[in-house]
Amino acid sequence: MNEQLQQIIEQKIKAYCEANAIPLAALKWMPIPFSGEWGMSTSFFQTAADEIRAGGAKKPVPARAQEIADALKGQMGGVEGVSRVDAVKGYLNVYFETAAYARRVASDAIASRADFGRGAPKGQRLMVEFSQPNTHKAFHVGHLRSAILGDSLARILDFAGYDVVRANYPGDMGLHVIRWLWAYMKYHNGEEPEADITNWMGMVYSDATKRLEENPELEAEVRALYARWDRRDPDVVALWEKTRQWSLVGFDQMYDLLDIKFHKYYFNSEEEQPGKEIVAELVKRGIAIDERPEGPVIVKLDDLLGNKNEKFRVLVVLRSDGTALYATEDLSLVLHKFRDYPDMVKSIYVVDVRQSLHFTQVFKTLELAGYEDAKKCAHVAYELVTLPGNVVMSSREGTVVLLENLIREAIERAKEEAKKKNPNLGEEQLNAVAKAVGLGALKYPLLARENAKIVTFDWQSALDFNGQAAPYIQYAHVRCNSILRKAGVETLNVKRSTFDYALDPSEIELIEAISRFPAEVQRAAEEYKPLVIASHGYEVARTFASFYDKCPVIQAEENVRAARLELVMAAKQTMANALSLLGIQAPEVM
RNA sequence: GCCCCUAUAGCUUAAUGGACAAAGCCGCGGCCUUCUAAGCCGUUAAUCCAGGUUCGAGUCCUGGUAGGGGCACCA
Repeated sequence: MNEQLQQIIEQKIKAYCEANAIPLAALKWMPIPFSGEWGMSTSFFQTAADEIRAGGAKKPVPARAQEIADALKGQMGGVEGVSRVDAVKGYLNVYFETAAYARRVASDAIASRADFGRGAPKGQRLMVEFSQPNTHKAFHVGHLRSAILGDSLARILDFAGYDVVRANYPGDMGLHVIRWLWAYMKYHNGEEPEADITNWMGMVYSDATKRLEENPELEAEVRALYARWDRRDPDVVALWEKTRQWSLVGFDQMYDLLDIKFHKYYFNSEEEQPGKEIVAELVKRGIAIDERPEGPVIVKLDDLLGNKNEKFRVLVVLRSDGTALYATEDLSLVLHKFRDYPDMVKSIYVVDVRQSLHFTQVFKTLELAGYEDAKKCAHVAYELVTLPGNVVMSSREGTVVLLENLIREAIERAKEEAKKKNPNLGEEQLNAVAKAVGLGALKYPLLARENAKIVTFDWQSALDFNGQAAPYIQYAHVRCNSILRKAGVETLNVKRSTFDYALDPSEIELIEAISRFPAEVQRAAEEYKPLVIASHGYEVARTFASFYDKCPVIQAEENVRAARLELVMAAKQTMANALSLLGIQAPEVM
């Protein structure tokens, strides 16, 4: 945003240092800690340290840094857009002209609208695979994090300038599916899903596990059914196809509600055969060892890499009976993705942290086999959502909060709240607000957290609409809208203001927060961290709330009013864009 | 045994190696005849321990302590 200014200043610094034989270290610019003015700052500690180490002046580093800063301050006269320059504690602080800076930030945000903060197209494609639900099972809160995190990540990467392919990889075959089919045929034959499809699918699955626990001898029937599947018995295949579809429809309903979209579906059932072929290839090339029939087909990664410590360990790529494992299918999936999109620069897997070793092994195995694309694969690991007391949600243990119930509850609670807060809302508006607020409150805590940290789910905080939460940002957005509506300028066409008055500190902080948004988008994309956006969106809302309290807009005198209207528009746009990157709606009223 | 992750205020969480560690919740005290009080303002309180690297460490390295996770035919 201040690149031009930065270059001019850097030129001056370099020229001076060259002329005086000072070994200037790389310049890095940072914001000045808030002082009621905007500016940028750089320090000379590194330069001073280098100089002293090289046998220059014998004095403490901070003192020498301050000397350099002082000298440079004298060189900075007359730069357009710079109001003053300070040398303090070894830092050179360059302050911007207030009015000019405010004008630029506000008009930027307003002119760019929904594209404010969008990065220039990078011309690079990448894939984000996320969600990976199992068919024939319930969808619970534990599954929500991958869906929410992956969706937000995809939105952020897209906004940052990448071409993003959103991929899903449902687990549609495996022992759990066979168990489900067995229970369905035996105890639920002919039944159809109820309204909450995934809940019902989960119910049949728990029935299966319960019956098998009570009567372990029934496992023989399950194995027999698995054999029929392996033979592709038409009746079994037909039932699988039909019931699998139920799950997929159920997932679609959930994704619809959550506003999550996919471009591409991969299914593990489709990777089974190609996976086996890859394993055969690995055996032929001496990377995998076939111990069948006594043992499985394995890849001894540490041996192949010559590691002393067990780090990569052994990857089992095929069962001793020749059937496929997830590893078998994951090997194939890597290649499948790059066949579909050969130009991808990165293939990202948003999967929980417990599978870190698994993905390390899969990618490393392919790398050893010479598949260069494997190096472009990255596992973005996230921690689990647990229940209070560090209880892991498990369908089998019955320790789950079913997603459909949670969503219903959140929206219901939001509706109650909205009715209380704003009795003037019509029925249609009320429902829309309830959905936006309820879902936002649900998503935000999953995003406003370091990926690698556990989220403890409890109803109380999930349904708490106060404080650092999505509704706070949404509310700030609504207040912006309200001001603009009353001022009659929803159109975003307002006379450009000069910002030629003494800005309130809250205005300065708000402009500062708005101006940082584009850089935060890039950082979030680089680090794969929606948290960055969640925090910054909140920061914008917080500074706006303070501004709202201190600075009357509509009643201000004309010049100030025009400026503040621009600020409100810019703030509204920034919050709307931030929320959108989190997959959260920005309502116009609440 | 080996590998990975985590440790900041009473609680939940922030902080590109840079200036005084920042919020929310809870508690206490203020603020609605003024653009929606789902709000604002004030207030107490923290970097697990010991070394090291660095001009400078919550951040990087080593070793501990505590918690969690993963390690051959589960996903």
